[in-house]
Amino acid sequence: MAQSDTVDRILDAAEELFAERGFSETSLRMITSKAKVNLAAVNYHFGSKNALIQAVFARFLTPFTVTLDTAFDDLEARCKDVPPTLEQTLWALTESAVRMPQRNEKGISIFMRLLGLAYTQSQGHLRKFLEAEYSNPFGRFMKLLKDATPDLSAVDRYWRIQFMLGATAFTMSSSDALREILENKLGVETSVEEIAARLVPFLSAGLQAEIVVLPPMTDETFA
Amino acid sequence: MAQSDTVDRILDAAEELFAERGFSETSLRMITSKAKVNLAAVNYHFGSKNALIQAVFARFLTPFTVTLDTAFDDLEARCKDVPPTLEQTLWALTESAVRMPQRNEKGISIFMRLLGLAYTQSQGHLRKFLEAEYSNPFGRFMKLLKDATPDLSAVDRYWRIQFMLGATAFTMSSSDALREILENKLGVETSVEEIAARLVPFLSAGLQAEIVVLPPMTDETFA
DNA sequence: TGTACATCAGTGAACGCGCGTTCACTGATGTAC
DNA sequence: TGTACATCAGTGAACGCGCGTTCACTGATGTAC
Repeated sequence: MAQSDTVDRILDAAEELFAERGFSETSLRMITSKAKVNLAAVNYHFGSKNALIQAVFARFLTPFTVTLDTAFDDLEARCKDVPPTLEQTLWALTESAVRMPQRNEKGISIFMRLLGLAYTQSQGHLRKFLEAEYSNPFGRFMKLLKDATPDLSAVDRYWRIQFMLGATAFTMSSSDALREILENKLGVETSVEEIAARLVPFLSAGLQAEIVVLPPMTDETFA
Repeated sequence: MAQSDTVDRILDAAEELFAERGFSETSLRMITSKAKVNLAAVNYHFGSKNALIQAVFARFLTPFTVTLDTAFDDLEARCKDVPPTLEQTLWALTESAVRMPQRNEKGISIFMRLLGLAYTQSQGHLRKFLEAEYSNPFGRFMKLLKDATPDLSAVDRYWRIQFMLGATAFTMSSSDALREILENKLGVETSVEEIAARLVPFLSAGLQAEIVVLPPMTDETFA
């Protein structure tokens, strides 16, 4: 066994099981037996289960944010002076996600599913870790979105960005199941790239939807 | 103590804790101590923790689907012959959610957060339960969406509905946190009704976005 | 070149703990005769 | 009206189990002299 290929085996198994079942629902015993590694090795190499969770995220988020940063550099270099459009920004993001070096063919959907779980499962330590480590590229993305939607008020933009994140994380986090349903129902196969390609126009249209004056919801809404 | 107000106390506590922390992360001991009730009472009244989870869902989903069914009846009665528009259908849905008789002021956000968790956390028993009990009103909603978007292909509609569900469930499931962030950052307070009012145009625009021919993602995408 | 020691990846077994569930039991209320 | 029994909500304590973590240990490799 080469030097600490154990570490990678643990990360591979943990990544897959976390994506499949969530964090609390995955025990160290499941991980170590899938990785064919001693139970104590997790605490030996990572220190704790929480630190393992963070390491799983770091392993794919760090290269992703590097790729993303370059993509944003390219984008801004090409669009001298004028801010990149919303579509261009979203494409740069999905491009980076899709093209990122993958460990296996399930790479992207695991990646997205983990992000969805991070957002959804109340793992306080994880939220703090992600904020501490990755607030920069996230902030840059937000800045680009802001410049691409100058007509939106800050509040409207805030909510619409949440809607976007929701649609993306949620869909991708159950993309395997959704693809399977679609194949059974309509006999159509779908790649993650195609989902992304369908998602971008949806998000873009939503983000740029006409602003409705609030509050629209009264007894007379349907009158 | 009136006859089996214990049952309601358990349901109240469970609902709140599940919404706050998720299912696996909430123990029966937390629930019973919050409800000021004996630990064994959960298994006495419900039989198991899983059955309690289902009972929590049934308590708000059953009245909701009744309200929703009526709302759809009204809508179809008002739109004789022509199918209701997408906006009308979405409004009927959010109306029903917002107007549903609430046990307390946190009613809707708990409701939405639980729905988000149900979708996200891999609770096989819960998915089966929801499919068995509530497939009818869900199917009716789908039918209305279909009639309101006749130009979409089945595949496009399928994915866009997933995006909608994602944006909704995801946002609502963390709506408390998101509202708090917004208040700290911009000093703006937001009600669940306002979130819904912002969500509808976003979803509606996304669902009706122009169809893009696939596959659009090549090396030349940015050229 | 040989010996003593240090370092480090990995191991096997056990630790204490909180979990969901079970079970024998209580005590109040209703019912039959 | 009184007694015997049934029903039922609720209880207290314990059950076995799987969990994350710890600890003393092994055995291979590198380093100093």
